Amino acid sequence: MPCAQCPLRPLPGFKPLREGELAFISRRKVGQRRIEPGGSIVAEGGAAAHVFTLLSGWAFRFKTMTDGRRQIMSFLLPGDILGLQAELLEATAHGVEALTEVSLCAFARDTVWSVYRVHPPLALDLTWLAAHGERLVDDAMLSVGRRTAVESVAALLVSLFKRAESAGLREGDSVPFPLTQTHVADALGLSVVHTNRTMQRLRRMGLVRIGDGRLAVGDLRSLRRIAQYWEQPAPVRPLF
Amino acid sequence: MPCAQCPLRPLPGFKPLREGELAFISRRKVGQRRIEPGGSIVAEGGAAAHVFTLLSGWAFRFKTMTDGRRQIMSFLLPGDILGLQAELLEATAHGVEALTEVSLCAFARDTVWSVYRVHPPLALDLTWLAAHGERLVDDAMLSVGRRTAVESVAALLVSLFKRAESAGLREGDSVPFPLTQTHVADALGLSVVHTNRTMQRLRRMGLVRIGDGRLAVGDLRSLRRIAQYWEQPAPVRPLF
DNA sequence: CGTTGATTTGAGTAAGATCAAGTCGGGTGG
DNA sequence: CCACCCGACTTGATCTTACTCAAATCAACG
Repeated sequence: MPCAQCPLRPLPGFKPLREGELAFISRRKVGQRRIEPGGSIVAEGGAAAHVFTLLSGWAFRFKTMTDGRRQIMSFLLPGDILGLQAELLEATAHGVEALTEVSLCAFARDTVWSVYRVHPPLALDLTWLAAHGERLVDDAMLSVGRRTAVESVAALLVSLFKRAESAGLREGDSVPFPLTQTHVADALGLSVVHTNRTMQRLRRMGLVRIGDGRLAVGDLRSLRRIAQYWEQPAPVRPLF
Repeated sequence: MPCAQCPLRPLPGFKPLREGELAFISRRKVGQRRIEPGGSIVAEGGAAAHVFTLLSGWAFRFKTMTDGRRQIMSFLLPGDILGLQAELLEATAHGVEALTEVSLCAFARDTVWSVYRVHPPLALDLTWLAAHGERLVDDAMLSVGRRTAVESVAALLVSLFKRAESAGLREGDSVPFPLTQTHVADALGLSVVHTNRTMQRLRRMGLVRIGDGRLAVGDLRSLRRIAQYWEQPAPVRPLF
């Protein structure tokens, strides 16, 4: 898939590139990788790998403890970048796993450095993406630390709905929802059982519908109120 | 305090600057701010302010919910940078508050952008700092989500001890510890009461000593084992 | 001294964990 | 076609961690 025909870039949520940047990016792209659902994209604790852009599909960043407890730090949707942290800090502190079938654009090893040298505005965009990623984690942390179970499930669903929407994944009143309840539990620091009961509660209240791998939000306003969620995503974001 | 005489830069944990960078940084520094303990450095939800480097003292990043629940996302120590997120995303999603008396180096409004244009390697360093900050939050998230109370208190104490040490704050076997138990609770998503009992437990086990605003670690190895903490901080880090 | 904020202790409670069976649905092999 | 398997989802019962409420102690400070 040549960058010039990137299906993401024309979406309203993404910022257009500047002069010469498209050519630059195209030149640095060394290939595309396809990974099956459940496959590992970056091994936990591995050495620096490539930098990737998620072209299609969903993934998540996580850490595991020796006894198997797992915490999901964030979910990755099309347009998100991955491997920046590993590249800069020379090692990964977390793993990345595919949630659905995933396509990745892989960039040459020294891409990050050459962006900084050759295309400063694009480098700033890269940092923007890093900052945006941290903001998502910050919000997730509020969920895990201070929200009750209903509140955090609500917050997660709103956040994923919004993000999926701006990645162009909304169809009708629903977006794809490839997470199992185990993923939700691991993202929110809850047990699967409690996650299940909590999601049922939201369903019975008529606030969300989940089924067939899709999520529909019945009453966004109420859901937001329950979550005390008011982060609004940036109107446009850079896409590397 | 002129940058040429910065007390942090000579510390073994910090990376030396390259040709011309010191002059550049000096030129962009527009002043220094002093803030008393408990003072607000960045208001929650405020517009983009300056970018600051923490010259001395401790601070923390946090979010509050309407009903007063608070989550501390991370603690800031000398050498840490703050305001990057706000500058890039044009608004803060969190507040920053001083824990002790704090001195900040303030930089001119468009500093970030000019770094990218004029000193690419320094820009890369800036991104390094952002990535490093996110890594800390990732680890905190593991605590809040998946560690038990003892485990997360242990992890927090080890992490702060190490960071304080590499900021040159260790004296004998102890480092400053300006947090109240309320701060610890808000960082770990626990109640103050439970935090208190948990810290007593660690004290009675002889693993830590806390008093007079200082923290001494009696048995780092055991503390680490309890925390299942094995992140090692980078050997050297950039300082803006 | 009196006030204020931090820490500590005790008692009762609740949110959420754990354990143990189910059910349901889609895929596989006989 | 059907038996069976496996993973995801559900349900019920019980238990525990950590929360809440309330009050006491303690230290710093004006």
